[in-house]
Amino acid sequence: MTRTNYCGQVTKDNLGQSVKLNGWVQKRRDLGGMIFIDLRDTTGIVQVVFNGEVEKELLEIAETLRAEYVVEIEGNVVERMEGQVNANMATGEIEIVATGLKVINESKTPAFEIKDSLNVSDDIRMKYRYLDLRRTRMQENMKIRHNTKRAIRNFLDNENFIDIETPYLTKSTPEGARDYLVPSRVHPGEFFALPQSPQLFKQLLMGSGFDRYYQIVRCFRDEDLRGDRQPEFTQVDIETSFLSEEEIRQGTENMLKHVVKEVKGIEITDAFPIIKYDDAMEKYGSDKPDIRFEMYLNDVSSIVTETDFRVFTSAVENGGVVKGITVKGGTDQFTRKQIDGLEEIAKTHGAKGLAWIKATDEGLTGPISKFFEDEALASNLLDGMGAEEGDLMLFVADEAKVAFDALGALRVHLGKELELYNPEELAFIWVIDWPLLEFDEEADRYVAAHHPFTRPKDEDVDKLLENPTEVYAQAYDIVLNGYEIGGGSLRIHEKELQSNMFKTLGFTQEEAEAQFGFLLDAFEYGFPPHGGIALGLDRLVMLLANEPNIREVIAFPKNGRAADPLTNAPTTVSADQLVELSLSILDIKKETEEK
RNA sequence: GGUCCGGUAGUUCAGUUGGUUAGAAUGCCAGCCUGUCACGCUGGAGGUCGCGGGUUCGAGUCCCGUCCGGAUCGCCA
Repeated sequence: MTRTNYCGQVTKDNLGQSVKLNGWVQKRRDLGGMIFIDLRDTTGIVQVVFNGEVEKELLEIAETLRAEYVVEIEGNVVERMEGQVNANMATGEIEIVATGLKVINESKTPAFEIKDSLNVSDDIRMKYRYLDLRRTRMQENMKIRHNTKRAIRNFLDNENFIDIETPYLTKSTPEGARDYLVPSRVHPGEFFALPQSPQLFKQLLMGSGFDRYYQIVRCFRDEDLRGDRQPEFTQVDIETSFLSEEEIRQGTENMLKHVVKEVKGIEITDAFPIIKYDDAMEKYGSDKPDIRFEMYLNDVSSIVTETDFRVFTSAVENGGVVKGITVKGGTDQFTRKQIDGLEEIAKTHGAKGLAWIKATDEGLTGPISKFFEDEALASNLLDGMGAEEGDLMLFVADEAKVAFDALGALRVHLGKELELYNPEELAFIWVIDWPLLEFDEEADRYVAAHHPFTRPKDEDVDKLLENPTEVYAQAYDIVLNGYEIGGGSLRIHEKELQSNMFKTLGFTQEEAEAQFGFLLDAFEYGFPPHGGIALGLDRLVMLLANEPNIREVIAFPKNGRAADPLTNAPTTVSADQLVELSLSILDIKKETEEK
């Protein structure tokens, strides 16, 4: 006889039946003459009873059970008597009275208990990831991930997209993130790069006439990690031909609504709000605004220039701005010491300091309130900040970018700390009209805000060579709860425009040819207008699962130092392997010391 | 790469001004227990205080170095 039922799916419908279950011992409660076992499999937990009066020999075997033993149990499904029902358990109204027990495999005591309310370091969890994944929460997360992928596939399938695989062994490009390199044995001294995204291949597929492509694909970036960044991550990669920016956004929006409905059972009927990049920066201090709460940034530059406060006036004189956020009711919530803590956050984002004023029943207070003694001025400030009695106002005076960054970061910090939003809410927003380029001071050249294949706004094409920073792009990001979960654009499909783009980015003609000649060539053979989007699957699933970190929705993630504590990868390789690849390892540290 | 925080029992942590035998909870082991579901009661085992060096009569505690973990900034077209 094989397994008849899954643990979590035994219900009152099975009353009186004889069942056979497989699973892991979650917990043994030994009462002497009788023993209770919580039996767990991927569907849930059911209670098994061993009664010494009925089955004495079974009880003796049950006494030897320990946590995480794998067992086979035969028994009868019975209704629990009144007072014995466990309302916290899905199967709490029934239990299995054991008539048979077989230990299939024993288990050492795990380093941590297999339970959801776990308090153990990520390091230990990852070393024993196979145990960690046994926990209900992790099982659920993997199922949410699966359901998300299925919903995406189903949706795109219905919209006539086709899934095409692109190479993992591909060409290294100097632009953008650092590549993971793979040495070629056949070509000594030469390297493949693992793709940061299938960007160029999916564009070429449009040139091949496939019209609608998608791929749920692994991508690789050799950069430092974050809670929402892993060196390998999964992207929902989409590309279409002949569609407008609006049509692509609408299709993506429909897909995300379908996913949210399938995975969370939530129907989003309203259109996702749309905000221009410049407005997002002005209003939220961020290009990925969390719109679940207000606390907008206010520009008070014109008001504060009326004061004698040098920090404010000189910032504006030097072409900067004075911006502020208002913390509703913050007067009582924040001590001076706590405000110092907020200032530290502002400083890590480049601000030189954080000025503050409290609006109290005795008027404005705080170290800089003396500059606002004039009643009309104080009133203007309150108006400009949308503040009233009881509110705390925080200001940063600096160049616009610094003020945005610092206050944007403070806003996010305060929103979380003060619980200004419902953590269950899913708030999507489109950020559109991105600048095409940014000037990188360090590299002393223009760099692409998205990537070098992004299409400029038609009306800005003429400015590409003369005034690059004034050019806007036909690009869009989709943001969810303050996380960038995807970005896309219309692409360039003409050789001349693409060449001008490379020129603006500082490529010589030769460099452009060497790196991207195949794309420029392809553009000369009847290339269609096209565009698409790439969504970060890990981040999307993280938010759908309401997890704080993408590691919680990846089965085998890397740790903060881009290593895997489970397998100990990466490791050194044998000298033979290196010889085969024509590689030698430089001991850079040693060489530096020798010099 | 920078800055900050941490590393003490299997796990999560406490450990005062440097001072006798390094504690708690939980887990683990043993005994008792027939309605538990955080079972209960009694007892027990369990420590290279990350590692190396230094100061000191004496270091878990102070100093230096180093390794590891975490947060954050840079970085992530």
